[in-house]
Amino acid sequence: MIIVCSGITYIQIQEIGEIYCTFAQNTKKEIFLMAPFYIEQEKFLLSVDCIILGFKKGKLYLLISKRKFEPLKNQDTLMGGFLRSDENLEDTVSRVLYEYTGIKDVYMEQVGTYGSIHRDEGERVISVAYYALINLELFDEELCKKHNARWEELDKVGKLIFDHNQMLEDTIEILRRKAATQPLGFNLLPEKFTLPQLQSLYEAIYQTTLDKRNFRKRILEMDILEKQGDKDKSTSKRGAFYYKFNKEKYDQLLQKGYYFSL
Amino acid sequence: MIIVCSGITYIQIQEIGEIYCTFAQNTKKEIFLMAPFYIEQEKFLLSVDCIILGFKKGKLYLLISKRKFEPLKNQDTLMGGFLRSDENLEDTVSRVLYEYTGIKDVYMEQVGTYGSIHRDEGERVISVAYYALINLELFDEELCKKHNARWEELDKVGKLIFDHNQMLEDTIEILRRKAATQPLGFNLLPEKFTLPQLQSLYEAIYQTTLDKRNFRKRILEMDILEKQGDKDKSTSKRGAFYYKFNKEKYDQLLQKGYYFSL
DNA sequence: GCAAAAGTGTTAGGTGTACACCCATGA
DNA sequence: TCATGGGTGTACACCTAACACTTTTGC
Repeated sequence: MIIVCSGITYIQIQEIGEIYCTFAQNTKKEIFLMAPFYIEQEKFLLSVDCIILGFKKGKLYLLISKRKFEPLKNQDTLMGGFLRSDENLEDTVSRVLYEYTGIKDVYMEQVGTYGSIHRDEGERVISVAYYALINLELFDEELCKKHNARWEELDKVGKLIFDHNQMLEDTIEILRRKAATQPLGFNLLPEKFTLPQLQSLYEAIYQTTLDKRNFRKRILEMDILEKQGDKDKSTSKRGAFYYKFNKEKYDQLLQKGYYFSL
Repeated sequence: MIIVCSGITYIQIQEIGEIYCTFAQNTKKEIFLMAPFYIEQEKFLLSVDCIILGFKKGKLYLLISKRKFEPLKNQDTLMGGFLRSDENLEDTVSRVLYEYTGIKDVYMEQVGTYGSIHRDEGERVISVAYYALINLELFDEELCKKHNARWEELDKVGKLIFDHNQMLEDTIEILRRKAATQPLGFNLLPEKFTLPQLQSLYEAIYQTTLDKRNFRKRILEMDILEKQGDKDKSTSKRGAFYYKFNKEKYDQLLQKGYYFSL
């Protein structure tokens, strides 16, 4: 009998003895053997965990859900999913993001890979963390109920499972460093936004207050915002002008070697 | 007949049909079933690739070896190894580093994880890249011959296999960003080094020339270097004073909230 | 008319950068 | 004594950060 088994070559179980599986790969209906060196290596479960951030009312929010299976069922967790063999890492992230937010084409960035032996209390799992920045206007609230998920204020996030708190911490550090030199904040805002909104976003990211005049001066002289004709009157009687981020202009300036910083 | 197979639950091969393997884990001679959710997930080969950097004679060098197995046998490659189930990611890196350099306790940092479906032409392998900074005085030259390895000048590195050139690029970017705010350059130098040496290291990292007076002023007023009584006379008749990096002092200052930048 | 948020310029102090000459020593 | 790399101080330009008042408009 021929046993074809994708994955690890053998597992040693003393009571039963050793069982060897020859690794084979099925491509276009031909079966050929793997290069010998690969065969002898162990394989691992690989997951992605997503730090999904949104921004509203001057505050950053993290999407948290209740874990659906053991171990640690019903505890707070980041959104995650297992890598599949037909997916790039980013594909898995996109799949998870779409499942939990209903949004495609989300801005995402790798945070790092967490592989401590016992990080997952159930089984050895190596996890690649990605953070994603969400425009909450596009977010599908229905999915929250479906997945038992919620938006938690960033500085009120409690204990998450495994090393998810560490992932979150690392994300914030990367986000701060990155936001200082690249205009990634725009991913957290609607297409049209006001300068007070933008300022409060940066204040949320850096946990500080900024001087209105200095902020406006700096951001406007970068010349990557387009002032719109209409105003947002929801927060004041006078109303604040809408702006749009001009990505083309930004890319042009980058190519010319401009260096942005806030 | 019971088939116990660690890894993927089934592989679909049309000519043969579907074969299912139940996942089992052997711990302390007890065999118990995994949490059901994990069972259904695929497993992957996981490797680490090491970008090993050294510094001598004013230039940065990358350790490169010839790949020992197919595919792409004998082509230039970074040092790498497969993750084992009893290792954390850093353990694997340490093992690889020790194997190729003979040094333990090396400064290392994760670069990122590379998981494109076809990045490895042999088989699906997800690779976590780490860079390591080596004090070349401790390096064991014998190991070069044994592994068919060599130190290649950083800006003369040619085509490496797979996405290793990308990993190298990403490393340099991280190194530059990091070196500007943290004293990691010291890992590339002997315990005792001179200021001209230190300056030429930073010049190598940033591919630029620095003003001697400005550099010395900045680095000395950080107050993390200890001037030694003796001099290095190998590069000039007058000789340059040796300095040592004072890590304790650096950590103290960090705790007080000091922010370093070059 | 008043409350509440939007919008607007100037200045002082500090930081980064450019720059040129003397020193110590071995050959 | 001279060639070679090591070591030192200052002046100016620029950028950052601090600061207060006017405008608009719905109620």
